[in-house]
Amino acid sequence: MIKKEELICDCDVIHADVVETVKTKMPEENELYDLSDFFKVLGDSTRSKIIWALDEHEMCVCDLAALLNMTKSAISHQLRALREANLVINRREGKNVFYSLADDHIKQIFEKGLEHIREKKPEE
Amino acid sequence: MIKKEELICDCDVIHADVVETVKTKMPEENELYDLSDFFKVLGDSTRSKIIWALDEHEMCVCDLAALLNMTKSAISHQLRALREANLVINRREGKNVFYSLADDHIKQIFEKGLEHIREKKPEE
DNA sequence: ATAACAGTTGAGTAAATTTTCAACTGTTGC
DNA sequence: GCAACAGTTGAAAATTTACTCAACTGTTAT
Repeated sequence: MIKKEELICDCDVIHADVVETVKTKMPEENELYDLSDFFKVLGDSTRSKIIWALDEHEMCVCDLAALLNMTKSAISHQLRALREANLVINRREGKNVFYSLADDHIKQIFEKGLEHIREKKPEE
Repeated sequence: MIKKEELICDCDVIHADVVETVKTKMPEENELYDLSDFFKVLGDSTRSKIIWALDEHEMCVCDLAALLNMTKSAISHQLRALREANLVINRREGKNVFYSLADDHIKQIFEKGLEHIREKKPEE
């Protein structure tokens, strides 16, 4: 039950029944947090570009830097974020570190996202 | 062709052929930008929560504020971002403004995202 | 061993983003 | 009309984030 005293929201609870029902059906707080963190990683154009590039071909840091016309350092920082989100994996081969996508369904999510923005564009 | 003089990247282009090929296959710059903007909207836990809530039931601002224990103002600002990204629609009914999801496949993208984080969790 | 270059990292800076605060609009009911 | 409350908005404050810079590690070749 929602106790009014604990609420910081500056209004009355209008549809208490709906609020209660929805509350029980929401995913776990942690899971929602992880999910938005996952989307946050995709929500940067540099990282998006890296993912599209790696979907075409495995690439080393220098190649990515050249492709996106950025410094190795900037790319490396973003690759770290992608690694920590389990979106890319890497392997060293001599002086180079080659990066590739960790799995296939990242691309599926991108495709779904593209569908969405392509559908909605005309209205703007 | 990539001209070395124009590059700001601090390295030699190691695999010029790969870089060239990938470059031609990348989606348009604008589209990639829109796509990452779309994911950026999903990449915030407050907005994620709002979307999950609205997927369960249409809700007014006050109800959302009570559910997430935030101010009407904070919720309203986030709803604006969701509206501008065409993720939610609204209708006024008396003093209340009811929000709901703009279409179904937003949920599909969320489900795919959940799949991803659930698969990868154990390794950490 | 050491020079050369690929890649990583941490600290600092600049820019973007989320929330707060206060003032505002819109609708209902007295 | 006006009081009450839902909702919106703009600006400021607080937080987060991306990139730069400089120093570092790792590998190859001389």
